[in-house]
Amino acid sequence: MQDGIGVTDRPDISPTEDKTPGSREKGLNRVLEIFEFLHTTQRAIGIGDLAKGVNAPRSTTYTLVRSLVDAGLLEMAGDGNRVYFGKKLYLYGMDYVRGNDLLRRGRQEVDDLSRQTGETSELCMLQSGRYTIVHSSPGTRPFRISSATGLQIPLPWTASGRLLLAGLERADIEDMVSEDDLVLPDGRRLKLDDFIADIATARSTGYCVTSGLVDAYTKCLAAPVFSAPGKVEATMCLVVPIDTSREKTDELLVLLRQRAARLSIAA
Amino acid sequence: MQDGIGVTDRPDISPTEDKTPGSREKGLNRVLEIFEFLHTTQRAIGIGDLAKGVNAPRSTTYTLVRSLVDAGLLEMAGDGNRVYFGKKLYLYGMDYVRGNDLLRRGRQEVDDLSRQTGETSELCMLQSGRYTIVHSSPGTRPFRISSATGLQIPLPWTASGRLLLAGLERADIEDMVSEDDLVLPDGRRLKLDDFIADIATARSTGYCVTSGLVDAYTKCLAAPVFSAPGKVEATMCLVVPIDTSREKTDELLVLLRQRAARLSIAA
DNA sequence: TACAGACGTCTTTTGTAAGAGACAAATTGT
DNA sequence: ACAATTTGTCTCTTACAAAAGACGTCTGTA
Repeated sequence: MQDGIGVTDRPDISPTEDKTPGSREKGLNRVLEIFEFLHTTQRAIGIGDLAKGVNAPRSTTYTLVRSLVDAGLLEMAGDGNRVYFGKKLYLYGMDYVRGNDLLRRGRQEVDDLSRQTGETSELCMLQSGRYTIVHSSPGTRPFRISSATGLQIPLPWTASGRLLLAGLERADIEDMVSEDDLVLPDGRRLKLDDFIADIATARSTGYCVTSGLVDAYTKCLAAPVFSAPGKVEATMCLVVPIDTSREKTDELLVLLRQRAARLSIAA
Repeated sequence: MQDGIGVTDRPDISPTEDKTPGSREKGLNRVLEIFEFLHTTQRAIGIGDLAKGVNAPRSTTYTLVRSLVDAGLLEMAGDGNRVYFGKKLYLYGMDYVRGNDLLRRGRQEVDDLSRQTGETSELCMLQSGRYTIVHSSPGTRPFRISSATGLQIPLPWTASGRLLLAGLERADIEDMVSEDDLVLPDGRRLKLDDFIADIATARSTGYCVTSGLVDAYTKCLAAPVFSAPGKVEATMCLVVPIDTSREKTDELLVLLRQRAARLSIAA
């Protein structure tokens, strides 16, 4: 297994808070790291590798995994010595959906919009300082552009990111966006001031369109979903080919904004 | 603990007081209890009440909740001092679905079957010794009979329960079914031997129909989904009015068994 | 105005869980 | 065939998290 150059970048929420070497770690925190690790690897993994992956002692990992498996939060995968998320997490997740009007209705709107337009559509939210695809519906194009649910991406890379930060103070934005986040996948570097200007623009126009940011072939249209006046709780967005005509884009934008507005009303 | 016998002896879910003789509890276990509690209450709850609910010290509960909220597994509900499941759990749940062919395809089949027949349809699995509704689709009847996703019910109350236990030894079945489980909601008491006989029958016929078990108005048709020859991994079932005609029932049974079989193939 | 109760934050104590390490058994590779 | 790993379980120690409880703040209500 090539565990080379930071294949898994630390789930380190606070920057460079790596603890004193050889110190003990709270069990719960280990568990949280295990979850994050499984979430990024997206596949079942052996317990030994898991211990390495989260940088925890083997014995500790075995104990924790046993607890979690007994509780149903993790499950042993078919072949017998790998673990992955369990049914319980799915059930809790469904509880979350049930208790969350916005998400429930948002998923519906996204699915509908995707069917209506044939384009990939997504519902996005802010999650621990990053842009997160909470639900996505593929669209009907031969090439599927879409990314997976749960994927987390730096805010400056996306149109939605600009809307999600609308209404925040400059200081808050600076806190939330790291230097690395400003470097696009192709190596180009955004200027923080430009990004903040984009946010202001997005805020006043009520939508945002970006071209060729995450990759060179797509354009991203996003519209805000408000939970209260001025408070952007989520965004809906459409991912389309970068050469989509101006007219077509405008047309899609209307549909998108309609649905996003509908989501805002009762929330 | 090498005694394999009491593996599933959860310390009594009933409020009949866990009389822990003034000892400390592991943080992770507290968290697991918090999750179970939220899952059964199905709503946001104040932290103080939560502490009472899981019978944990207030100070401990505050600390744990803070950790979990920071991690995104829980969220503070709108009004500000209640907690419920968080987005992260939803994302992990979606990861589970993605990694689990059976569940992903099962949900689809259930939705389709429900649309096709107009009846309430469910996908069920064994979860820590109980029958669990993993996904359900309402149907189009004026009265909706359905129960919620994630609901857990004693095995003997259901048709699916009889199929899920097919292939197990008598001893295993006895371990899994408590005395209480044999008492139906209306007070009637099943004989364990009858239940075991039902299981054998269900196994050989390849389906199971029960009438008026959970309530007096519904009939439940269930068919097994195999993950390997002889191993029942899940069931699909239909919940219909108890006075559904013999012919109609048979017709539904055919559709149900078709879809359940289709689910079995590739799994 | 005083009271009773819930809320959220701290500080202190001590019971115990996290971790180190040793082990046999199972799985590799040569 | 024989090392070289990896796996899962077990024991023992001590660093530290869970719990108790005190505190100040808000309610509501008597």
